[in-house]
Amino acid sequence: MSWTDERIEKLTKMWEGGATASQIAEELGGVSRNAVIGKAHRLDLKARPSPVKANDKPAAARPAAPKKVKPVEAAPTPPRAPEPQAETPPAPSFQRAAPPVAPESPAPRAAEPVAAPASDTPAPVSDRPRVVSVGPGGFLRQGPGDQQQPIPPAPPRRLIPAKPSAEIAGKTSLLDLNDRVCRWPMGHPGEPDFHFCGDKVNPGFPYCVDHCGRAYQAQLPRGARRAPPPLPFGGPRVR
DNA sequence: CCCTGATTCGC
DNA sequence: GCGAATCAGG
Repeated sequence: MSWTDERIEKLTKMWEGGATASQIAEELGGVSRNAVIGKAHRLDLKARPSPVKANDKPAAARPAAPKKVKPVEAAPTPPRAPEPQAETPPAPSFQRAAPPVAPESPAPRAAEPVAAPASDTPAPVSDRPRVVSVGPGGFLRQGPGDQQQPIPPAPPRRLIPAKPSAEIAGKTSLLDLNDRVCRWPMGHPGEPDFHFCGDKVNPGFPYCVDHCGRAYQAQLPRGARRAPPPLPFGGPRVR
């Protein structure tokens, strides 16, 4: 594979968007991660947080330099002040696990404090940061002198139990299990009506008397044992 | 071990 | 210019 214009463009976009070299290589196809990194450097695309270079100790001896000695870099890095990186917008993410779906939640209207509950007294307009414009993703750009309001702590929320599905209403659910009720499963996990027997246990056993009869079998004397008949493939479901 | 980016160097 | 091999940190 060669570096066509399109491929270079894709590489550049993804690299600047924060995708890893592996992801870019996979996306482009036909190239290795190393090829992507090499190309990115040749394009002068670097300057991204490197796990290796992030920590540059000034005088840390580098004993392992069997290859060529690289020219001494710039003078000792001055203490890194919070560089104004405000101009870099939240670049599009190319992360794999980023499903861009937000199924049911209504899109928050811009220019309105999203997390402000109705009960809270809204901050006076004069106290709010002056909104200059709405940026991508709905975040609010502020004026140069404006400072981000401290985010008010989330109000305490009352947790209410999730409503059990109708199928298991009145049945013994996993959370209802204790050592006094029979934990014989009824149905199969994942089924909507999966639950547990829930009868009073046979004391000393995890199951009720009935299900103890299913769970335990008396050891028969040697002569009386019979080989169990072969089951059809898959066997019948035992309930 | 896995991952990451950086660097080197033969091609 | 290219990219495998290697290095080095997380």
